[in-house]
Amino acid sequence: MSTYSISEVAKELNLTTYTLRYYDKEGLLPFVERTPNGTRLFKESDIGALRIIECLKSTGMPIKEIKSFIDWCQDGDSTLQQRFDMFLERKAAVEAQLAELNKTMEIINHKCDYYKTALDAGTEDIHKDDKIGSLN
Amino acid sequence: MSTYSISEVAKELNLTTYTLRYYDKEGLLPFVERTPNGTRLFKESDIGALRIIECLKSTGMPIKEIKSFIDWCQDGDSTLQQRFDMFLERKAAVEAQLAELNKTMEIINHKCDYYKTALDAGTEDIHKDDKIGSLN
DNA sequence: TTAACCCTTATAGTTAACTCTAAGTCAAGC
DNA sequence: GCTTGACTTAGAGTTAACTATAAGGGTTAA
Repeated sequence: MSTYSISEVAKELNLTTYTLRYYDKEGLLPFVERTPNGTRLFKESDIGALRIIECLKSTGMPIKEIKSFIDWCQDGDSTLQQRFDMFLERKAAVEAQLAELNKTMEIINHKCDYYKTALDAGTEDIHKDDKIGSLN
Repeated sequence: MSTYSISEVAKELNLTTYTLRYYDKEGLLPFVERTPNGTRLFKESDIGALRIIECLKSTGMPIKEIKSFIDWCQDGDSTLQQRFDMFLERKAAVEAQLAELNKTMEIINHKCDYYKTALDAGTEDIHKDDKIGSLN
């Protein structure tokens, strides 16, 4: 079974070795094994775990909460309910983020139209009547 | 024309007065007028401007870049091109964020299914063969 | 065998965006 | 006229998530 060094993993996941050691220090990587002299040996499955960690991070979950999840994983079946609830919560969080981002996109699209028209006209004055704020 | 106090605006936009003064200090609110004794008087249009600022922030734009945009707005038609380009950039940024968030959502949905099945079975062992990593 | 380069640990510094405190001003109500 | 409460400023403190430094050990290539 092949293993990876910390810098190989960093490259693969677009992280730095600093970040990976930081995650380890924060208790996010208890499953990573070491050589007799202390060097971390990442397994394929550890990279998979890191992808899940990155996924949770991208939902806005702070590292301390991700650590709770890691701990639950180590505790086995007795924490299945907590983990399920956690993912339901994350799902709701992502849905909310998607909704907000879509609203944001609408405003941005309006602004793109606004500026395209203004640029064609050479002046913003053309929009005198539909200004949204002091800003455009 | 009606005006609003800093705390009214804070309430309306779900911000704190601290945050609004911080934005002002950072140069985001040069258009907000003051009473003779220095109290800020927010106009309806200033609230509109703040909504745009919040929109830009939600695209991940840092405050210093938002300030550039504010400055361009004060400079008039000569900066139309910069402002148009900025919004095109923001549009691309939001599209990228939406794409990533949708990928995230897929993984989260898989996890929800995984845990629903495991909970029904009473054990995670049921998924022995399709584990994604050290983590589940 | 020694330089290059990876790795280790512990710890300090950075950054963004707030968040709060201290000291003081000002207008309204009792 | 004095307290209450919102406002002002400058500046210090907080937080999360890195990011870097220092001091040193182990393995590989000329």
